[in-house]
Amino acid sequence: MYLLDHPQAESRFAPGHPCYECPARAQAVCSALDDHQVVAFRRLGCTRELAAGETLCWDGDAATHVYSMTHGVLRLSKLLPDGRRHVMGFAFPGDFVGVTLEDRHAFTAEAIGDAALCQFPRSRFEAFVEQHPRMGRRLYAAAAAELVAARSRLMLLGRKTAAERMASFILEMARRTAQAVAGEPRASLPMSRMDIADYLGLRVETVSRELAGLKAARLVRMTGIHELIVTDPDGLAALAAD
Amino acid sequence: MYLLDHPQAESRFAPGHPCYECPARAQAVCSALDDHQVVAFRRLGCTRELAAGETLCWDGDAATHVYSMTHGVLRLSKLLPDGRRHVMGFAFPGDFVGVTLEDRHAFTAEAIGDAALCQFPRSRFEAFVEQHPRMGRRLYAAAAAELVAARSRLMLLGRKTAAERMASFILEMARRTAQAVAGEPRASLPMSRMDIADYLGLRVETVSRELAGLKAARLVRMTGIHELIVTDPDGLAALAAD
DNA sequence: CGAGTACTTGAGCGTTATCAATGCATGTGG
DNA sequence: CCACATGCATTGATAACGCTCAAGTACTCG
Repeated sequence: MYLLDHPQAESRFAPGHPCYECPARAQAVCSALDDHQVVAFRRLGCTRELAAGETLCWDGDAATHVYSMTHGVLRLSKLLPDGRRHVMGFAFPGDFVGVTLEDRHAFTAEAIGDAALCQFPRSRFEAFVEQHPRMGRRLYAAAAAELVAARSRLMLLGRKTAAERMASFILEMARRTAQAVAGEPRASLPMSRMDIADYLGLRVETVSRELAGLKAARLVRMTGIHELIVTDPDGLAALAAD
Repeated sequence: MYLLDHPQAESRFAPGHPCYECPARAQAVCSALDDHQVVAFRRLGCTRELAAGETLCWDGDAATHVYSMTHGVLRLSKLLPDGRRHVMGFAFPGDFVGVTLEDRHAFTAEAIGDAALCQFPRSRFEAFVEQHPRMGRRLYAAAAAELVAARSRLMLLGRKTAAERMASFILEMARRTAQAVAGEPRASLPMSRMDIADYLGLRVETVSRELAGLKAARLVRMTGIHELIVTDPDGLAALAAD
């Protein structure tokens, strides 16, 4: 067809455009947009790179921007006044950060290792969503997905034992790692043991011990301190208890 | 003005209409609609009454309907395969039940005491939302609010002690009870001690003991087994630790 | 290669769970 | 109207799981 071969039609989303090779495109909120709309959307914001350990925003800061992860992993955490920490979650490539209607951030977001993301001013972002109902629905889907995740974590924190929490966590990470090595599911754990502990409502020492227990039970095999292979997926799932 | 005095304009939302005296109207999702739209909205669904203990829906059931609470309290809970229970939350008048995109319910919903609610087939409800963007935004707000609540509960379950959980819970219930007796905030606890325990990730005995502790510390005074007065709101807030 | 940080392992303890008994309402039948 | 059953709440005694404190090991990075 003539239109598809038209130079302008081709150039609407050309190689060289920052979104062209974006590995997160299919998972991110931009998946609700066609190539033409993505170009317009991208113009609303900018790319931002974070060095390992760098903070994107602080708990309680004015929520002036929203973000869409493209590379790396963020740790989303919150402190009690006396310093006890809880890690609310981790943001992976494709994850949207900023599902809220409040005008302050609900958590501190820090990069684990180097990371990159797209950053959009909230006002412009919200105006864009107003004009693009599919994006609105995609955002509602993101909120609903976060809610599902939060509920499963409520069950984990409220009722599961340390071993069960550890098993559930490894399965969750294996799912997100979403790669297989020699047929066996691999899980990458880019965060520190401390982060895992604060995510699971345990102490570092307990995380270490439970991980050792899983190794001893031959359910997993460590291939590095931040990477393991699930050698017995069924056994691990049975231990995870849901 | 002429139009406001017009008989038809008056009759659009008359006494006698089921929504006319609805005590939840201002808080519920219907608050996104004008009187005219509420009448149309109401026609999509029906009223449903639940006897004490009756189940509205089961965890895993096909999610064919969504609900809006008008009277009473629901307990939203989920079981692990081995029977351990977690109470995900309680639905009070004005609360919307059914923020999700999944086709199965995420929890079992049971009435604590008698309850009543409006019930809408999901397909019709979603079509209506499609036609009424304000309702869509109100629904997104409901999802965002649930997310805020879930996050605060993650911190509670992951990092707080039994005493802190109990204090936080009483403050939450006092907020929702939203009434004062002789200047002192009152909290009604319509649910059983077992429900409270499963909500806070504790055992019944611990709930009983911690409640006794709060009484002994003169932070609260019981006026009945399901009702108390917060005699020292600041002290209780300090104990709640956030 | 050395210093610092992160992780692991060990020993003992404390908070909360578990098990058991009792108290206290509410309802039912004799 | 009382005896009894039933269900929920409270209280007590003991145990266990995960925490705390402490030491030791293995990375990482200048």
